[in-house]
Amino acid sequence: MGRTVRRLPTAYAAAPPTLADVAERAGVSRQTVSNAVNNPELLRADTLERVRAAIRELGYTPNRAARNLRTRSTHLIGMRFAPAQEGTANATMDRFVHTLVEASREAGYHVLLFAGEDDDPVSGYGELVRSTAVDAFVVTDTYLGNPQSAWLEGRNVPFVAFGRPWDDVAGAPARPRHPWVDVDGAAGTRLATDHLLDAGHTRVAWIGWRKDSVIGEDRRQGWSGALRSRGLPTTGLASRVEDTVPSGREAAAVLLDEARPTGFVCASDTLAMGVLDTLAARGLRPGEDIAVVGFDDSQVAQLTPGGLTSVRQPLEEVAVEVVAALEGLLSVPRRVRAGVLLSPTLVVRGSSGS
Amino acid sequence: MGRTVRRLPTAYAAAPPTLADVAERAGVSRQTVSNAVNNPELLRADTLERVRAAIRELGYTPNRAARNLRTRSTHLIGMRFAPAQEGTANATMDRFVHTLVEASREAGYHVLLFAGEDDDPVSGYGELVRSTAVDAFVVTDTYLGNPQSAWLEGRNVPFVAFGRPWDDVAGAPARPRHPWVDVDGAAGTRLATDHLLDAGHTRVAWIGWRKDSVIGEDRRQGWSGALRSRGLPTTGLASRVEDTVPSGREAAAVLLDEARPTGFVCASDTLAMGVLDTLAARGLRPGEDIAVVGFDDSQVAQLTPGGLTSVRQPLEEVAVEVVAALEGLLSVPRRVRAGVLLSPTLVVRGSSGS
DNA sequence: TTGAAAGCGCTAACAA
DNA sequence: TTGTTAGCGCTTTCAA
Repeated sequence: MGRTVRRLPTAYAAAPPTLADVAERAGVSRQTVSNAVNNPELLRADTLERVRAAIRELGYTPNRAARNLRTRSTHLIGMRFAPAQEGTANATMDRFVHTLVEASREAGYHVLLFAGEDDDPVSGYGELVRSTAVDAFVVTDTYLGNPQSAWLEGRNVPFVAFGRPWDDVAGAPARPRHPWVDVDGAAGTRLATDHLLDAGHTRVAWIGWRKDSVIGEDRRQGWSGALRSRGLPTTGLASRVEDTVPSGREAAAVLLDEARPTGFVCASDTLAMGVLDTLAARGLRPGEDIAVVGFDDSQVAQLTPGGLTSVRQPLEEVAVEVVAALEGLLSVPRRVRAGVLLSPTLVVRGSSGS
Repeated sequence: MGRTVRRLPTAYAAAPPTLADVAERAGVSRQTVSNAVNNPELLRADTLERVRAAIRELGYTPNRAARNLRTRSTHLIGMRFAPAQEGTANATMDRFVHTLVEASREAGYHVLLFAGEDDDPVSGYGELVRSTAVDAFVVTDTYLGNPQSAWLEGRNVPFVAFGRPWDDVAGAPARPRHPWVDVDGAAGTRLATDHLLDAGHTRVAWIGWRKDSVIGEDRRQGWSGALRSRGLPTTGLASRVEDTVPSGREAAAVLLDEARPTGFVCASDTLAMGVLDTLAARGLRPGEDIAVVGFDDSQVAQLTPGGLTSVRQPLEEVAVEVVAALEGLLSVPRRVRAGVLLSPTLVVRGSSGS
């Protein structure tokens, strides 16, 4: 049956060759071509070579829709993409997503981005699950009581979280959990605090987020732990504010007046930029008179004059681990990896001496 | 035929209900259910209601793979995701991608991200085209002689470019072109330059990219045009360098020494940050002694002390236009939109007076 | 080692 | 207005 050139409905490119086209050309059955692609070891060497030649000549690539339908898997990873906040120094997503896409490709997956309603953290997931549009999800915006995780777990949808299941830490009964990858924020701020203490500082202040932020409290503990393990006081040296530059500015001013710190460790680069503002306003030189450390190693930290010392999250590594966990979840037999906690590093710049 | 609960191969969630399940429950044929979903106006009101009730009760969503296979379209938009350069102030992608995802959703599409080899700008596209994994592409990293556009055009693959087809501007013969959306960089730098001239500056310098950057030359023209239309000289006031902070720093120092400008317009925030460095080193106050304007309205511009005046690209609008063009391309009959050139705005901050 | 048959879930075309 | 038939391109099962 000579194949007429089929066309896509919108009359774009001619329809690509199919298994049947390759089979005809190679003089074998469709099944043999399928095996050549998926189970080449089943074919005799010369048959395989003949089929491969036909595949090459025709430029054949298996049709995804057909394959997806048959195998019930799409090799697509879903990820809800929330925008970075304007006015904060967080370009986390860009770095993470790129490596995620890269690592996914190596594992044979693509990344499907979707949006959701702002007010409903679970919106968007349901439709993708029911329409079997993706094989699994990456959940990035985890926070206390994170509803996505519970929702997905309840429906037995495979996913990996970037972020610990915080709701579990307080001694909840052990139950089968999803794999997760996270960065040890406390270790990061501890690194930052130790860096200052090693340089001779003894009064190091903390500017962090409001108490309802679990991540913020985690980071705060790195700071307080570092001070306490050297027998240094923390009283009066901590401030909890909104994650904005003005908040950081004001917190720094108050702390400077009331607690006379010689160094600041901040929960974000945004807050640290506020501290730098206050220092400038008072004629204090960052890194010389007062040391400042931020968190996230954002572009702002890299480009601000003199440079801002900052804690850098190993986002590339996180993405690689996420994909590794995903591969485990989706392989048969299924391998559920335990949680992975990665350590950040400290990038030292002018704001803390050097 | 009572339906046994099928399971996915990896033994995750039970397989979702199908058209047949809904049909059985509603007491109609599968085709009628399909029509209820895709052509509801064909059904009698009471039948429609009955089918819809069954759909609701079962939580039915059409299976994508099956639909894709049948309709030969995936409702997926492919986009190659390149990472932002570290050390430059460009967080363009984040803003653009978010709105792209959002607008795509409203149009009934999802965004599929893929990676490519660094050295081959066309890698990644081919496989997606041949496997009919996406309906169209968004091409973002356009530049002179951009090979993706030519490649895709040659294969009749629908796509929309973020970026003008620069190779065409020099009077190439008219031929069927792809839709594109771009931001008028020259208009942006003109805005910036006029802003300084209106404030009384007469010697405004330019720090831009090397001559082989078409985008850089476009932006440069905005500056030179603004000066020329007021009869002001440009000679000796322009510098073309790498897009790094140190380059901006050095260029500013040289220009300050040799041309005595009172204002700087830069092709990027990165370069502008370099200018600010030089001003600080010389005890010159940005916005008071010397005015500085950057380009991109990056986080750095927003957060740097005092603030950096910057040209802001309407990336959200770009994304919306891109999706509109895509909708046109993919609709039947096909509507090919002309190119769309959007105007940037100027965000005035402390570095230019305020 | 290769081939034939069946069917994944859906929609286009047509018939009733 | 609704139902029947066919088939999109692939892989799984089973037979040769």
